[in-house]
Amino acid sequence: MVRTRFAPSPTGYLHIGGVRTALFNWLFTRRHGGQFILRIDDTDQQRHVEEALRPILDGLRWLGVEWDEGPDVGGPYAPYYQSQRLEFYQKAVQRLLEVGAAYRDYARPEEIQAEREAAQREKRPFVYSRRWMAETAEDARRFESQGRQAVVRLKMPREGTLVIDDLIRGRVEFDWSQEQDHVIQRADGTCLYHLASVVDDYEFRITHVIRAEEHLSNTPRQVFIAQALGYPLPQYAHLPFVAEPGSRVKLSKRKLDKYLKNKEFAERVEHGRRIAARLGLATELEVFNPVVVDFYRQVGYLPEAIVNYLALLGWSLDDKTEMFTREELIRHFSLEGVNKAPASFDPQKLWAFQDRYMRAVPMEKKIELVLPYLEKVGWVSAPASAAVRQKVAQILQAAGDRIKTAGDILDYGYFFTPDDRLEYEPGAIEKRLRAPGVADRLRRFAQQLAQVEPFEPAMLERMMHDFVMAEGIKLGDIIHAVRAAVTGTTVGLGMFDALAILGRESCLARIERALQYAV
RNA sequence: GGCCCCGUCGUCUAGCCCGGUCAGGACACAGGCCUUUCAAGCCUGUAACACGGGUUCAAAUCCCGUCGGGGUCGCCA
Repeated sequence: MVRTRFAPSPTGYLHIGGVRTALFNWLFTRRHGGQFILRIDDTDQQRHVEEALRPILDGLRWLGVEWDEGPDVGGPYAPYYQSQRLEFYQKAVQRLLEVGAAYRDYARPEEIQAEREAAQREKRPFVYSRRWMAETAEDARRFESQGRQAVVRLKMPREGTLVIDDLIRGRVEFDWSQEQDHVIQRADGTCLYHLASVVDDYEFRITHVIRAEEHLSNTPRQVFIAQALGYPLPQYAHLPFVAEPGSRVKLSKRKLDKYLKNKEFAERVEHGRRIAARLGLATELEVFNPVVVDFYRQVGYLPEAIVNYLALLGWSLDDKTEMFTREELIRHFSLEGVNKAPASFDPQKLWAFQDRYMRAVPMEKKIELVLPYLEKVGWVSAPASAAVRQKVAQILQAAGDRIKTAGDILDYGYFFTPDDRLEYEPGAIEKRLRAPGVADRLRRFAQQLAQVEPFEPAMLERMMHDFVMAEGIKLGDIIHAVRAAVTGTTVGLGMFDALAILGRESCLARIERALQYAV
């Protein structure tokens, strides 16, 4: 039975690299019909864990990465919070002490630091002298009488090598002499990550530890702990990390301003912020950040698109298949298909997937996707009426693939604004209305518009063509002015669709109102 | 600095293990067509085996070295 885990710290947000790790664990597990466990690594935190955990759990669920055991769902090995598992760790520490794989150390932090610096000065690798290691009760008493407190350190081997067969990287060799006597328990009895992680992996019966590459160097000490405790070793698989756009450096939430120099990245951020600003959300990069999954949720990306993109970040099936349903991903995923080199996060490619997925969304679902956005900005009232839904459907239909994320519906505010409150973009006025002859032409056009029957796209188009012929002008000479007058913008969906959706009355009122800007 | 990992178009990648197709696909980019704007669509194009040595009739692929990038060396996780 395959059992894997994802072990986030409650940091308050779900990092894009973290989701990728979670996703690969999940895919691997589902592929093998196993169980995926969510464990919360909160040994360091005390308060606000719930609050800091929520965005992570919500984000995973939103993407459909469901866990079989863990917070909210429980499970046979509960609790799944490390902060609640201290007794397991302490028991393990006791055992390590008994078998001689760990020792009580009475060194003061500054004494260790001094040794470390001395080693550095002499350009030799740091190896702790074990001067304050208590081997007997006698030693312990002596150190304690000096007012010292004990931590527990691993008594690592100082010679020989360790070979790990990593499922992704293959055979990796480590020299024990490079390893330090890591602290596993503090003076106050609390335990540290490596110990906790190994104990839980055992207690939870984890068979495959699939995690990011930065843990590869940590593996020897974890293997040491596991072996000393007599645990069977899990299989290890170290994933390449997700790198910055156009670089090989690990993606980081804090370096966003640097990524913004990348044009494609900046475009996507700009798009997201436009929507967030309309929603009245905070748009500072600290909270609204494309390295964080919530960014995509708020902008209205589709979870399937993100999953598909993320799956291909470091994994591939073959030389051509790019579109995968969730089921296909599960069917085909394998660790052998995972690449070794880091993969740069490319928001533009994610965007391309979003585009493809959005096209495939049926109208009914698209309406559901978009309605919450319209409600949030107050353009439509909460339980949308049939008439509103009808109108939204018309807009979506006419907009077609122009609406790439659910939040893009907010570009079409002019369909919901009262005629006398329509806002005109300065550029629209400048470019399309303030041209000689526009006013008169618009007036004559309005007269025609008043009589079109039925007021539908095809008929409107015919009328427009007749108008152009009669005036002896080109289509472009009138249509841009009409667009500006009726929508207040210079871009948007097909003019005849827009007119039809707005209806005769609105169109006439808006043209009338726009005449004040025209010459 | 020690140790470990990695290195194919700008980006994601296929090919590498089992040497032999103009090194294939996708995103992005450029040009063109279409066009009422935008978006899309269609066509075309630019673009990579990090470098240097071997081995071989033949090397992205095997061997050695160099360089480059990254990770890790905590009483963080």
